[in-house]
Amino acid sequence: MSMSKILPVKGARDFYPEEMAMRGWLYRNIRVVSESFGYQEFEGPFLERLELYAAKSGDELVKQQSFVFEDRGGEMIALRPELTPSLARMVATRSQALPRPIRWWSFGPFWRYERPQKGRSREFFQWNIDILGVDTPQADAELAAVAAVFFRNLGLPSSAVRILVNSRTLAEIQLETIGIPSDLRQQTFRAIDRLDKMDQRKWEAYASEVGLSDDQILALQDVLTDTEAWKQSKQLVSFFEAVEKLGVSDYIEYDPSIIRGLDYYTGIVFEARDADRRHRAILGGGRYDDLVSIVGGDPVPGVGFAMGDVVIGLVLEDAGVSPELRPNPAQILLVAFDEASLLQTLSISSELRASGLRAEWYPQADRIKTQLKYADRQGIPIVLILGPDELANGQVTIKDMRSGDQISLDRSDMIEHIGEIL
RNA sequence: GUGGCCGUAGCUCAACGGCAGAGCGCCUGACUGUGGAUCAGGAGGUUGCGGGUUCGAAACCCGUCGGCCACCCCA
Repeated sequence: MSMSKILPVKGARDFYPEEMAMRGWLYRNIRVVSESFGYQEFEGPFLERLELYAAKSGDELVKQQSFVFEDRGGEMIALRPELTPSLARMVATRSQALPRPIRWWSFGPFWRYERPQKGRSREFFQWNIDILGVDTPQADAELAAVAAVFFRNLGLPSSAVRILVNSRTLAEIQLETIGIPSDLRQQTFRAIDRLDKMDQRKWEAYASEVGLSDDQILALQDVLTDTEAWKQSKQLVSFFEAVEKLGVSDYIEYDPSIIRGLDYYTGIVFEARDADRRHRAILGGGRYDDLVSIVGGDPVPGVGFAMGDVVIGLVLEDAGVSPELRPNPAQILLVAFDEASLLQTLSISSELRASGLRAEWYPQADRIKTQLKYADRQGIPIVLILGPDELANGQVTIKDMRSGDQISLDRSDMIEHIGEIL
Protein backbone atom coordinates (compact mmCIF):
# COMPACT_ATOMS: atom_id res chain seq x y z
CA MET A 1 0.00 0.00 0.00
CA SER A 2 2.82 2.35 0.83
CA MET A 3 4.89 0.96 -2.04
CA SER A 4 4.68 4.35 -3.61
CA LYS A 5 4.10 7.51 -1.66
CA ILE A 6 2.92 9.39 -4.68
CA LEU A 7 -0.69 8.47 -5.27
CA PRO A 8 -2.71 9.20 -8.38
CA VAL A 9 -4.51 12.52 -8.07
CA LYS A 10 -7.93 12.41 -6.50
CA GLY A 11 -10.52 10.98 -8.84
CA ALA A 12 -7.99 9.78 -11.42
CA ARG A 13 -7.55 6.10 -12.22
CA ASP A 14 -4.61 3.90 -13.16
CA PHE A 15 -5.46 1.68 -16.09
CA TYR A 16 -3.62 -1.60 -15.70
CA PRO A 17 -3.70 -3.86 -18.79
CA GLU A 18 -6.86 -5.49 -17.50
CA GLU A 19 -8.71 -2.17 -17.23
CA MET A 20 -7.16 -1.01 -20.46
CA ALA A 21 -8.55 -4.11 -22.18
CA MET A 22 -11.99 -3.13 -20.93
CA ARG A 23 -11.61 0.43 -22.16
CA GLY A 24 -10.44 -0.83 -25.52
CA TRP A 25 -13.42 -3.15 -25.73
CA LEU A 26 -15.78 -0.27 -25.01
CA TYR A 27 -14.05 1.89 -27.59
CA ARG A 28 -14.33 -0.86 -30.22
CA ASN A 29 -18.03 -1.34 -29.55
CA ILE A 30 -18.58 2.40 -29.70
CA ARG A 31 -16.77 2.55 -33.00
CA VAL A 32 -18.74 -0.34 -34.47
CA VAL A 33 -22.14 1.11 -33.63
CA SER A 34 -21.20 4.69 -34.55
CA GLU A 35 -19.81 3.67 -37.89
CA SER A 36 -22.73 1.38 -38.61
CA PHE A 37 -24.88 4.50 -38.76
CA GLY A 38 -22.33 6.34 -40.90
CA TYR A 39 -20.83 8.59 -38.22
CA GLN A 40 -17.28 9.88 -38.67
CA GLU A 41 -14.72 9.95 -35.89
CA PHE A 42 -13.27 13.30 -34.85
CA GLU A 43 -11.49 14.77 -31.85
CA GLY A 44 -11.28 18.19 -30.23
CA PRO A 45 -8.48 19.66 -28.12
CA PHE A 46 -8.17 18.59 -24.48
CA LEU A 47 -7.39 22.18 -23.53
CA GLU A 48 -9.80 24.99 -24.27
CA ARG A 49 -10.21 28.61 -23.32
CA LEU A 50 -12.48 28.95 -20.36
CA GLU A 51 -14.76 31.35 -22.23
CA LEU A 52 -15.87 28.60 -24.57
CA TYR A 53 -17.83 27.05 -21.72
CA ALA A 54 -18.93 30.27 -20.11
CA ALA A 55 -20.96 30.89 -23.23
CA LYS A 56 -23.38 28.11 -22.62
CA SER A 57 -23.26 26.37 -19.26
CA GLY A 58 -23.89 28.49 -16.15
CA ASP A 59 -20.80 30.08 -14.59
CA GLU A 60 -21.26 27.86 -11.53
CA LEU A 61 -20.53 24.82 -13.63
CA VAL A 62 -17.54 26.40 -15.23
CA LYS A 63 -15.98 28.03 -12.20
CA GLN A 64 -16.58 25.32 -9.64
CA GLN A 65 -16.58 22.15 -11.65
CA SER A 66 -13.84 22.54 -14.19
CA PHE A 67 -10.11 22.11 -13.88
CA VAL A 68 -8.90 25.60 -14.67
CA PHE A 69 -5.45 27.17 -14.73
CA GLU A 70 -3.76 30.26 -15.98
CA ASP A 71 -1.14 29.66 -18.65
CA ARG A 72 2.12 31.61 -18.83
CA GLY A 73 0.56 34.18 -21.08
CA GLY A 74 -2.18 34.89 -18.56
CA GLU A 75 -4.84 33.02 -20.52
CA MET A 76 -7.46 31.13 -18.50
CA ILE A 77 -7.43 27.54 -19.73
CA ALA A 78 -9.77 24.69 -18.86
CA LEU A 79 -9.26 20.96 -19.19
CA ARG A 80 -12.29 20.21 -21.29
CA PRO A 81 -15.27 19.24 -19.13
CA GLU A 82 -17.38 18.32 -22.15
CA LEU A 83 -17.08 18.14 -25.90
CA THR A 84 -20.20 19.77 -27.28
CA PRO A 85 -18.91 23.38 -27.21
CA SER A 86 -15.71 22.31 -29.01
CA LEU A 87 -17.84 20.46 -31.53
CA ALA A 88 -20.03 23.51 -31.98
CA ARG A 89 -16.96 25.64 -32.61
CA MET A 90 -15.46 23.19 -35.07
CA VAL A 91 -18.72 23.06 -36.97
CA ALA A 92 -19.13 26.83 -36.85
CA THR A 93 -15.62 27.33 -38.24
CA ARG A 94 -16.28 25.24 -41.34
CA SER A 95 -19.98 25.77 -41.41
CA GLN A 96 -20.00 26.70 -45.10
CA ALA A 97 -17.82 23.83 -46.20
CA LEU A 98 -19.28 20.89 -44.31
CA PRO A 99 -21.87 18.84 -46.21
CA ARG A 100 -25.04 18.24 -44.23
CA PRO A 101 -25.95 16.20 -42.33
CA ILE A 102 -22.85 16.22 -40.17
CA ARG A 103 -22.62 12.90 -38.34
CA TRP A 104 -19.62 12.85 -35.98
CA TRP A 105 -18.53 10.78 -33.00
CA SER A 106 -15.64 10.81 -30.56
CA PHE A 107 -14.21 8.94 -27.58
CA GLY A 108 -11.73 10.60 -25.27
CA PRO A 109 -10.82 11.93 -21.84
CA PHE A 110 -12.63 14.66 -19.92
CA TRP A 111 -12.16 16.28 -16.53
CA ARG A 112 -14.55 17.61 -13.94
CA TYR A 113 -13.58 19.07 -10.62
CA GLU A 114 -16.18 17.27 -8.55
CA ARG A 115 -16.27 15.17 -5.44
CA PRO A 116 -15.67 11.61 -6.70
CA GLN A 117 -18.26 8.98 -5.89
CA LYS A 118 -19.33 5.68 -7.32
CA GLY A 119 -19.90 6.18 -11.02
CA ARG A 120 -18.27 9.57 -10.98
CA SER A 121 -14.57 10.32 -11.21
CA ARG A 122 -12.66 13.49 -11.97
CA GLU A 123 -10.98 12.06 -15.02
CA PHE A 124 -13.15 9.90 -17.23
CA PHE A 125 -13.66 8.83 -20.81
CA GLN A 126 -16.69 9.80 -22.77
CA TRP A 127 -18.36 8.83 -25.99
CA ASN A 128 -19.93 11.75 -27.82
CA ILE A 129 -22.07 11.34 -30.89
CA ASP A 130 -23.95 14.09 -32.67
CA ILE A 131 -25.84 14.84 -35.83
CA LEU A 132 -25.91 18.45 -36.97
CA GLY A 133 -27.50 20.35 -39.77
CA VAL A 134 -30.91 18.69 -39.42
CA ASP A 135 -33.71 19.41 -37.04
CA THR A 136 -36.12 16.59 -37.80
CA PRO A 137 -37.52 14.38 -35.04
CA GLN A 138 -36.23 11.45 -37.10
CA ALA A 139 -32.70 12.68 -36.45
CA ASP A 140 -33.41 12.70 -32.71
CA ALA A 141 -34.81 9.19 -33.06
CA GLU A 142 -31.66 8.03 -34.80
CA LEU A 143 -29.54 9.10 -31.84
CA ALA A 144 -31.81 7.22 -29.45
CA ALA A 145 -31.55 4.22 -31.77
CA VAL A 146 -27.75 4.44 -31.79
CA ALA A 147 -27.84 4.21 -28.01
CA ALA A 148 -30.31 1.32 -28.08
CA VAL A 149 -28.32 -0.68 -30.63
CA PHE A 150 -25.19 -0.05 -28.60
CA PHE A 151 -26.84 -1.54 -25.52
CA ARG A 152 -28.14 -4.45 -27.52
CA ASN A 153 -24.70 -5.14 -28.98
CA LEU A 154 -23.21 -5.11 -25.49
CA GLY A 155 -25.68 -7.71 -24.32
CA LEU A 156 -27.82 -5.36 -22.25
CA PRO A 157 -31.48 -6.22 -22.92
CA SER A 158 -34.27 -3.68 -22.77
CA SER A 159 -35.27 -5.22 -19.45
CA ALA A 160 -31.97 -3.94 -18.03
CA VAL A 161 -31.67 -0.47 -19.54
CA ARG A 162 -34.15 2.10 -20.72
CA ILE A 163 -33.85 5.26 -22.75
CA LEU A 164 -36.23 7.82 -21.28
CA VAL A 165 -37.37 10.62 -23.53
CA ASN A 166 -39.13 13.94 -23.13
CA SER A 167 -39.43 17.20 -24.99
CA ARG A 168 -38.57 20.51 -23.43
CA THR A 169 -40.91 22.14 -25.89
CA LEU A 170 -43.76 20.01 -24.61
CA ALA A 171 -42.72 20.52 -21.00
CA GLU A 172 -42.75 24.28 -21.45
CA ILE A 173 -46.22 24.21 -22.95
CA GLN A 174 -47.37 22.04 -20.07
CA LEU A 175 -46.02 24.51 -17.52
CA GLU A 176 -47.68 27.34 -19.36
CA THR A 177 -51.00 25.50 -19.36
CA ILE A 178 -50.76 25.01 -15.62
CA GLY A 179 -50.12 28.71 -15.27
CA ILE A 180 -46.55 28.56 -14.08
CA PRO A 181 -44.91 31.86 -15.08
CA SER A 182 -41.85 31.73 -17.28
CA ASP A 183 -39.60 33.21 -14.60
CA LEU A 184 -40.29 30.10 -12.49
CA ARG A 185 -39.59 27.76 -15.37
CA GLN A 186 -35.93 27.06 -14.59
CA GLN A 187 -36.64 26.32 -10.96
CA THR A 188 -39.64 24.21 -11.82
CA PHE A 189 -37.52 22.20 -14.23
CA ARG A 190 -35.02 21.70 -11.45
CA ALA A 191 -37.78 20.50 -9.16
CA ILE A 192 -38.97 18.07 -11.83
CA ASP A 193 -35.43 16.81 -12.19
CA ARG A 194 -35.39 15.99 -8.49
CA LEU A 195 -38.72 14.24 -8.39
CA ASP A 196 -37.25 10.75 -8.12
CA LYS A 197 -34.79 11.76 -5.42
CA MET A 198 -37.33 12.85 -2.81
CA ASP A 199 -40.41 11.33 -1.31
CA GLN A 200 -43.69 12.98 -2.20
CA ARG A 201 -44.14 15.14 0.89
CA LYS A 202 -40.60 16.45 0.75
CA TRP A 203 -40.96 17.19 -2.91
CA GLU A 204 -44.19 19.09 -2.39
CA ALA A 205 -42.54 21.17 0.30
CA TYR A 206 -39.66 21.87 -2.04
CA ALA A 207 -41.97 22.80 -4.89
CA SER A 208 -43.91 25.17 -2.73
CA GLU A 209 -40.66 26.73 -1.53
CA VAL A 210 -39.79 27.36 -5.17
CA GLY A 211 -42.96 29.43 -5.38
CA LEU A 212 -45.55 27.09 -6.83
CA SER A 213 -49.09 27.21 -5.50
CA ASP A 214 -50.79 24.10 -4.16
CA ASP A 215 -52.99 23.97 -7.26
CA GLN A 216 -49.97 24.24 -9.50
CA ILE A 217 -48.21 21.47 -7.62
CA LEU A 218 -51.22 19.20 -8.00
CA ALA A 219 -51.49 19.99 -11.67
CA LEU A 220 -47.78 19.42 -12.13
CA GLN A 221 -48.03 16.03 -10.48
CA ASP A 222 -50.82 15.12 -12.91
CA VAL A 223 -48.66 16.14 -15.82
CA LEU A 224 -45.68 14.20 -14.54
CA THR A 225 -47.65 10.97 -14.24
CA ASP A 226 -49.41 11.32 -17.58
CA THR A 227 -47.58 8.79 -19.72
CA GLU A 228 -49.80 9.61 -22.69
CA ALA A 229 -48.97 13.29 -22.84
CA TRP A 230 -46.44 12.73 -25.65
CA LYS A 231 -49.39 12.32 -28.01
CA GLN A 232 -49.97 16.07 -27.72
CA SER A 233 -46.55 16.73 -29.20
CA LYS A 234 -46.18 16.39 -32.96
CA GLN A 235 -42.44 16.23 -32.37
CA LEU A 236 -42.69 13.25 -30.04
CA VAL A 237 -45.26 11.46 -32.14
CA SER A 238 -42.90 11.59 -35.12
CA PHE A 239 -40.02 10.64 -32.88
CA PHE A 240 -41.70 7.49 -31.60
CA GLU A 241 -42.87 6.59 -35.08
CA ALA A 242 -39.27 6.74 -36.30
CA VAL A 243 -38.06 4.77 -33.29
CA GLU A 244 -40.57 2.09 -34.19
CA LYS A 245 -39.30 1.89 -37.76
CA LEU A 246 -35.73 1.71 -36.49
CA GLY A 247 -36.72 -1.38 -34.54
CA VAL A 248 -35.74 -0.23 -31.06
CA SER A 249 -39.12 0.59 -29.48
CA ASP A 250 -38.57 -1.81 -26.63
CA TYR A 251 -35.68 0.30 -25.32
CA ILE A 252 -37.31 3.69 -25.56
CA GLU A 253 -40.15 5.23 -23.59
CA TYR A 254 -41.68 8.60 -22.83
CA ASP A 255 -40.95 9.96 -19.36
CA PRO A 256 -42.37 13.40 -18.53
CA SER A 257 -39.92 13.86 -15.66
CA ILE A 258 -36.82 13.85 -17.87
CA ILE A 259 -35.56 17.41 -18.19
CA ARG A 260 -31.71 17.23 -18.12
CA GLY A 261 -29.64 19.85 -16.40
CA LEU A 262 -28.06 21.68 -19.28
CA ASP A 263 -29.33 25.08 -20.30
CA TYR A 264 -28.62 24.66 -23.99
CA TYR A 265 -31.13 21.93 -24.73
CA THR A 266 -33.98 23.20 -26.87
CA GLY A 267 -36.14 20.24 -27.87
CA ILE A 268 -36.11 16.53 -27.27
CA VAL A 269 -34.02 15.41 -24.30
CA PHE A 270 -33.26 11.89 -23.21
CA GLU A 271 -31.21 9.81 -20.84
CA ALA A 272 -30.55 6.13 -20.35
CA ARG A 273 -30.94 4.52 -16.95
CA ASP A 274 -30.48 1.02 -15.63
CA ALA A 275 -33.88 -0.54 -14.93
CA ASP A 276 -33.32 -0.80 -11.17
CA ARG A 277 -32.13 2.80 -10.94
CA ARG A 278 -29.14 1.71 -8.96
CA HIS A 279 -26.84 4.03 -10.83
CA ARG A 280 -26.68 7.51 -12.27
CA ALA A 281 -27.71 8.11 -15.85
CA ILE A 282 -25.69 5.96 -18.24
CA LEU A 283 -25.88 8.57 -20.96
CA GLY A 284 -27.69 11.81 -21.56
CA GLY A 285 -28.37 14.10 -24.43
CA GLY A 286 -30.79 16.12 -26.43
CA ARG A 287 -31.33 18.71 -29.09
CA TYR A 288 -29.40 21.97 -29.04
CA ASP A 289 -30.46 24.15 -31.92
CA ASP A 290 -28.86 27.40 -30.73
CA LEU A 291 -25.45 26.29 -29.55
CA VAL A 292 -23.50 26.74 -32.77
CA SER A 293 -24.71 30.32 -33.11
CA ILE A 294 -23.90 30.95 -29.44
CA VAL A 295 -20.24 30.11 -30.06
CA GLY A 296 -20.28 32.44 -33.02
CA GLY A 297 -21.36 30.68 -36.17
CA ASP A 298 -24.30 30.61 -38.51
CA PRO A 299 -27.10 28.74 -36.79
CA VAL A 300 -26.77 24.97 -37.16
CA PRO A 301 -29.24 22.71 -35.38
CA GLY A 302 -27.89 19.65 -33.62
CA VAL A 303 -28.72 16.70 -31.44
CA GLY A 304 -26.44 14.32 -29.64
CA PHE A 305 -25.58 12.51 -26.47
CA ALA A 306 -22.63 11.69 -24.26
CA MET A 307 -21.85 8.53 -22.34
CA GLY A 308 -19.15 8.18 -19.68
CA ASP A 309 -17.11 5.02 -19.27
CA VAL A 310 -17.72 4.61 -15.55
CA VAL A 311 -21.47 4.08 -15.19
CA ILE A 312 -21.76 1.82 -18.23
CA GLY A 313 -19.03 -0.33 -16.69
CA LEU A 314 -21.00 -0.69 -13.46
CA VAL A 315 -24.21 -1.48 -15.33
CA LEU A 316 -22.50 -4.17 -17.42
CA GLU A 317 -21.09 -5.64 -14.23
CA ASP A 318 -24.53 -5.70 -12.56
CA ALA A 319 -26.14 -7.31 -15.59
CA GLY A 320 -23.44 -9.98 -15.64
CA VAL A 321 -22.47 -9.18 -19.22
CA SER A 322 -19.08 -7.67 -18.53
CA PRO A 323 -16.76 -9.38 -20.99
CA GLU A 324 -13.93 -11.62 -19.88
CA LEU A 325 -10.98 -10.07 -21.60
CA ARG A 326 -7.43 -11.28 -21.93
CA PRO A 327 -4.92 -8.45 -21.74
CA ASN A 328 -2.23 -10.60 -23.34
CA PRO A 329 -2.64 -10.37 -27.11
CA ALA A 330 -0.23 -13.17 -28.04
CA GLN A 331 -1.59 -16.13 -29.98
CA ILE A 332 1.58 -18.14 -29.65
CA LEU A 333 4.23 -18.56 -26.98
CA LEU A 334 7.59 -19.89 -28.08
CA VAL A 335 9.10 -22.14 -25.46
CA ALA A 336 12.82 -22.86 -25.49
CA PHE A 337 14.71 -25.63 -23.84
CA ASP A 338 18.21 -24.24 -23.62
CA GLU A 339 20.43 -21.47 -24.89
CA ALA A 340 20.65 -22.92 -28.42
CA SER A 341 16.94 -23.45 -28.88
CA LEU A 342 16.19 -20.06 -27.30
CA LEU A 343 18.11 -18.35 -30.08
CA GLN A 344 16.20 -20.41 -32.61
CA THR A 345 12.87 -19.27 -31.13
CA LEU A 346 13.86 -15.72 -31.99
CA SER A 347 14.04 -16.39 -35.69
CA ILE A 348 10.94 -18.56 -35.61
CA SER A 349 9.04 -15.81 -33.81
CA SER A 350 10.00 -13.36 -36.56
CA GLU A 351 8.80 -15.83 -39.14
CA LEU A 352 5.45 -16.15 -37.37
CA ARG A 353 5.02 -12.39 -37.12
CA ALA A 354 5.90 -11.98 -40.77
CA SER A 355 2.93 -14.15 -41.59
CA GLY A 356 0.64 -11.99 -39.48
CA LEU A 357 0.61 -13.95 -36.23
CA ARG A 358 1.06 -12.46 -32.76
CA ALA A 359 3.93 -14.31 -31.16
CA GLU A 360 5.73 -13.95 -27.85
CA TRP A 361 8.91 -15.79 -26.89
CA TYR A 362 9.90 -16.81 -23.39
CA PRO A 363 13.08 -14.89 -22.65
CA GLN A 364 15.01 -17.47 -20.63
CA ALA A 365 15.42 -21.23 -20.65
CA ASP A 366 13.34 -21.95 -17.56
CA ARG A 367 11.85 -25.38 -17.06
CA ILE A 368 9.23 -26.27 -19.66
CA LYS A 369 6.74 -26.51 -16.84
CA THR A 370 7.31 -22.95 -15.82
CA GLN A 371 6.99 -21.71 -19.36
CA LEU A 372 3.78 -23.64 -19.97
CA LYS A 373 2.39 -22.33 -16.75
CA TYR A 374 3.08 -18.82 -17.98
CA ALA A 375 1.20 -19.55 -21.22
CA ASP A 376 -1.68 -20.93 -19.21
CA ARG A 377 -1.86 -17.93 -16.88
CA GLN A 378 -1.74 -15.56 -19.80
CA GLY A 379 -4.34 -17.49 -21.72
CA ILE A 380 -2.09 -17.92 -24.74
CA PRO A 381 -3.82 -20.59 -26.83
CA ILE A 382 -0.86 -22.09 -28.66
CA VAL A 383 2.63 -23.01 -27.50
CA LEU A 384 5.47 -23.79 -29.81
CA ILE A 385 8.11 -25.91 -28.14
CA LEU A 386 11.65 -26.09 -29.39
CA GLY A 387 14.00 -28.56 -27.72
CA PRO A 388 17.03 -30.61 -28.73
CA ASP A 389 14.84 -33.29 -30.35
CA GLU A 390 13.07 -30.76 -32.53
CA LEU A 391 16.31 -28.99 -33.39
CA ALA A 392 17.91 -32.26 -34.44
CA ASN A 393 15.03 -33.10 -36.79
CA GLY A 394 14.31 -29.61 -38.11
CA GLN A 395 10.94 -29.80 -36.42
CA VAL A 396 8.83 -27.88 -33.93
CA THR A 397 6.25 -29.13 -31.45
CA ILE A 398 2.97 -27.29 -31.42
CA LYS A 399 0.68 -27.63 -28.47
CA ASP A 400 -2.90 -26.46 -28.33
CA MET A 401 -3.32 -25.35 -24.73
CA ARG A 402 -7.10 -25.51 -24.87
CA SER A 403 -7.34 -29.16 -25.92
CA GLY A 404 -3.95 -30.30 -24.71
CA ASP A 405 -3.25 -31.88 -28.11
CA GLN A 406 0.22 -31.55 -29.48
CA ILE A 407 2.02 -32.53 -32.62
CA SER A 408 5.58 -32.39 -33.91
CA LEU A 409 6.02 -31.40 -37.48
CA ASP A 410 8.48 -29.91 -39.96
CA ARG A 411 9.19 -26.26 -39.53
CA SER A 412 7.93 -25.60 -43.05
CA ASP A 413 4.48 -26.88 -42.06
CA MET A 414 4.09 -24.98 -38.81
CA ILE A 415 2.32 -21.87 -40.05
CA GLU A 416 -0.27 -23.87 -41.93
CA HIS A 417 -0.91 -26.04 -38.89
CA ILE A 418 -1.21 -23.05 -36.58
CA GLY A 419 -3.67 -21.50 -38.99
CA GLU A 420 -5.77 -24.63 -38.80
CA ILE A 421 -6.00 -24.91 -35.03
CA LEU A 422 -6.10 -21.22 -34.13
C1' G B 1 -17.95 23.40 -1.81
C1' U B 2 -21.15 21.17 2.93
C1' G B 3 -22.27 16.96 6.24
C1' G B 4 -21.45 11.70 7.49
C1' C B 5 -19.07 6.51 7.27
C1' C B 6 -14.47 4.00 6.26
C1' G B 7 -8.71 3.23 5.22
C1' U B 8 -4.69 -3.50 8.04
C1' A B 9 -0.57 -8.07 2.47
C1' G B 10 -1.93 -7.48 -4.81
C1' C B 11 -7.62 -8.58 -3.50
C1' U B 12 -11.58 -9.72 0.38
C1' C B 13 -11.34 -9.20 5.37
C1' A B 14 -9.88 -10.67 10.93
C1' A B 15 -7.42 -8.92 15.31
C1' C B 16 -10.59 -3.53 18.36
C1' G B 17 -5.39 -0.91 24.17
C1' G B 18 -0.84 -6.10 25.13
C1' C B 19 3.38 -11.16 19.67
C1' A B 20 -0.30 -8.19 12.85
C1' G B 21 -3.29 -12.87 11.03
C1' A B 22 -6.58 -15.89 7.44
C1' G B 23 -8.62 -17.04 2.63
C1' C B 24 -7.76 -16.00 -2.44
C1' G B 25 -3.77 -14.49 -5.67
C1' C B 26 1.69 -14.61 -6.52
C1' C B 27 6.58 -17.45 -6.30
C1' U B 28 9.09 -22.28 -5.38
C1' G B 29 9.14 -27.56 -4.78
C1' A B 30 6.88 -32.60 -4.96
C1' C B 31 7.31 -33.42 -11.15
C1' U B 32 15.52 -32.45 -14.72
C1' G B 33 10.62 -32.30 -22.06
C1' U B 34 4.66 -30.44 -20.61
C1' G B 35 -0.09 -25.89 -17.95
C1' G B 36 -4.87 -26.51 -15.25
C1' A B 37 -6.05 -30.50 -10.01
C1' U B 38 -3.72 -31.84 -5.22
C1' C B 39 -0.11 -31.36 -1.31
C1' A B 40 4.10 -28.81 1.04
C1' G B 41 6.92 -24.50 1.60
C1' G B 42 8.08 -19.22 0.59
C1' A B 43 7.85 -14.05 -0.48
C1' G B 44 4.94 -9.93 0.44
C1' G B 45 3.16 -4.90 6.14
C1' U B 46 6.88 1.44 8.76
C1' U B 47 -1.76 -1.17 9.88
C1' G B 48 -2.65 5.52 4.09
C1' C B 49 0.48 9.66 6.07
C1' G B 50 1.84 13.20 10.25
C1' G B 51 1.31 14.43 15.19
C1' G B 52 -0.82 13.53 20.21
C1' U B 53 -2.63 10.41 24.61
C1' U B 54 -0.52 5.89 27.04
C1' C B 55 4.22 1.73 30.40
C1' G B 56 2.34 0.03 25.63
C1' A B 57 -1.61 2.33 19.72
C1' A B 58 -3.65 -1.05 13.85
C1' A B 59 -7.19 0.19 17.78
C1' C B 60 -8.26 6.23 21.46
C1' C B 61 -7.74 11.89 20.03
C1' C B 62 -6.38 15.82 16.31
C1' G B 63 -4.82 16.96 11.47
C1' U B 64 -4.06 15.44 6.50
C1' C B 65 -4.57 12.39 2.07
C1' G B 66 -7.66 8.79 -0.29
C1' G B 67 -12.31 5.80 -0.95
C1' C B 68 -17.56 5.60 -0.21
C1' C B 69 -22.65 7.88 1.00
C1' A B 70 -25.96 12.11 1.05
C1' C B 71 -26.20 17.21 -0.55
C1' C B 72 -24.51 20.16 -4.76
C1' C B 73 -24.15 19.17 -9.78
C1' C B 74 -24.32 16.01 -13.73
C1' A B 75 -21.28 18.93 -19.60
